[in-house]
Amino acid sequence: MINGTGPVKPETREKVMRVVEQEGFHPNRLGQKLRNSHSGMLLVMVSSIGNPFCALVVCGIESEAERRGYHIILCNSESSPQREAAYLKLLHERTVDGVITMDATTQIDALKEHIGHHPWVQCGEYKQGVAPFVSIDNYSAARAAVDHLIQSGKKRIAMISAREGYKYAQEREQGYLDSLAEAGLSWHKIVHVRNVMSFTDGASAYEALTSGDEPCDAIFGISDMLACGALNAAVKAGKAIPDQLAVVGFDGVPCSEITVPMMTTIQQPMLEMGNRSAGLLIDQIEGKLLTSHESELLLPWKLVPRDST
Amino acid sequence: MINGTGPVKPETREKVMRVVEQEGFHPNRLGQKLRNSHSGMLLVMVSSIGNPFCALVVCGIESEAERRGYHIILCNSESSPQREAAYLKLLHERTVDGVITMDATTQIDALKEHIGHHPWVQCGEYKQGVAPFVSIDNYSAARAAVDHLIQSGKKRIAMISAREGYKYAQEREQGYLDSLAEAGLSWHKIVHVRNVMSFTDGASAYEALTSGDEPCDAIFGISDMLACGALNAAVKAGKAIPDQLAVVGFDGVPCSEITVPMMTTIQQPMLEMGNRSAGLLIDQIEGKLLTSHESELLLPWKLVPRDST
DNA sequence: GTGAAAGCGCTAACAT
DNA sequence: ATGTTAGCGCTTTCAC
Repeated sequence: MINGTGPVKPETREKVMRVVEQEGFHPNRLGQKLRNSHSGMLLVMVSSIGNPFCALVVCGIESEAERRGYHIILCNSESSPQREAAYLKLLHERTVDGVITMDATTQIDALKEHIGHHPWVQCGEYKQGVAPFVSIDNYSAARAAVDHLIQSGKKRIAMISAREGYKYAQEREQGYLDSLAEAGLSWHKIVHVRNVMSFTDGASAYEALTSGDEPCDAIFGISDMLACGALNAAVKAGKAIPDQLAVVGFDGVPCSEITVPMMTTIQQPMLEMGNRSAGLLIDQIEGKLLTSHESELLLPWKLVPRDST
Repeated sequence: MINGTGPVKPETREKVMRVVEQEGFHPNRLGQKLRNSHSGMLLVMVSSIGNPFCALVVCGIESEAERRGYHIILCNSESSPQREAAYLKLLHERTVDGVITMDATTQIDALKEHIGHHPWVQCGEYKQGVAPFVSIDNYSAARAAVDHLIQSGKKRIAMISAREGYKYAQEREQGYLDSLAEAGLSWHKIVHVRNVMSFTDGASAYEALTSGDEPCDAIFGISDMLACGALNAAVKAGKAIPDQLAVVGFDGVPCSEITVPMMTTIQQPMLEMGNRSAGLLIDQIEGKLLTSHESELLLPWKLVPRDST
């Protein structure tokens, strides 16, 4: 036995010695994987790892994956359906055991088509009933952000959102509208921009929002980048922050901390979202049965009040 | 033949039909890989993908890898030698065909130990003669940054650098010192901080640099993050930028664009560094013989003058 | 020009 | 408690 009882010891020792002495033995994982039909790989699909939000979720994924003995293959889909399809083939070709999608730009149904019944976790953007997911309650987070602005006395609160109809964007817009309505504020305005990750789109949105005859006195950005862009444009224009214009962002990525003044934002638990996504996926792969209660996770977010409000 | 000549056609057609009809055939890559002893995987080792510089280089790596039919496995080493060693085992276990290291925090020699003769490209931080590398000429880039400051009339130019003795940091420090010396400026001061990716370390460095009786009138930061932190601290303190204090960063990551005023920086060609690293690695894997001229690349950088100088 | 067979390195099941 | 064998799915070689 391996724990050294019986007369086997000398031989066991000899083997161990050989291995240690030669210092040259490494099992070929390819053979192992083929035999066990288990690749030990997770596909992580993001639109671009250059997006800090994605990068931090990926950090979380990687650490949990490593803890449980898996490695991750990274796919920058660039939101291209072709690239996505190409990478998803890895599931059928048994190169990966499962996939975590974070790519908000795609149709979930199209993904489902390619993924079939392979293990899958949706992270961030999701559709209920299609596959397990890990996200936050975007609606209530948006409400908290807007309520925070309302409580500070703002009356004309605008929003910068995404042109594409992502579910998360719709939920945040709905939260925005409902909070205004509940507070009896009839003034509302949503500017839709092309690129959620662009500072300049945020700056342009600011221009659009303040050029009219009824400029807003607060902006809720659907992402920190957008909000940063708007905030900086306002600072450049000489606006007093937060008196003349208050700004709230969304995500809690590092750039929210480097504006002057520092930006209030909704902090998403990015690392934990990554951890939990990986955990859920590996559970699926390893055949653990999960209730929908265990596999449909909305993690807590946090309003981080700073100097822009 | 596959191009449809001869009497084979009907059978070929039948086969193709079957495959297409069933729509269910996907070759098992595990078998393929085992047979060909070629994993088609590249290991990409970064200290953390949360670092935007790394993330953008990884984008470049991924796109070139994909173009040439490879996939990438991501390792966040967190600069831990244990984690690095664990991931490098993938080389011996034939899970990956080669590795690109971007982790400046480690001893290159320790890496060499684990990597042995496996295909390897050093990206960013490198040691000549150990393995092919892709980087920039840090010395001349630093000189350009400091010369730019000198030309704008600054006399007391300080530098924020890394506490750890990375090669790239030493080269940039040397460039800084030589430019000052050549301009006949005897005043010099280098503050060494712990974390090159930290805004707050940049801010603290600013405090240290301006609290004395001889405050500096310009700062050269070894990274954009550090320079951002210093710039923002200066703005908060009410300094006139660039008249009272000019700032130059290094890297050209997005955060350099969102300061107010926008920050002058040295732009590294991150995407291309990634592309070339992947290309070099795949060439090695595929047995292409390269001269040192082809495999030791110092790519062009660019000084991007903006409003902080 | 097509089909059968061997073997990549591993592990599970079997026989000793 | 050890040794042997078969087969994971593929490709390359060899015989037809």
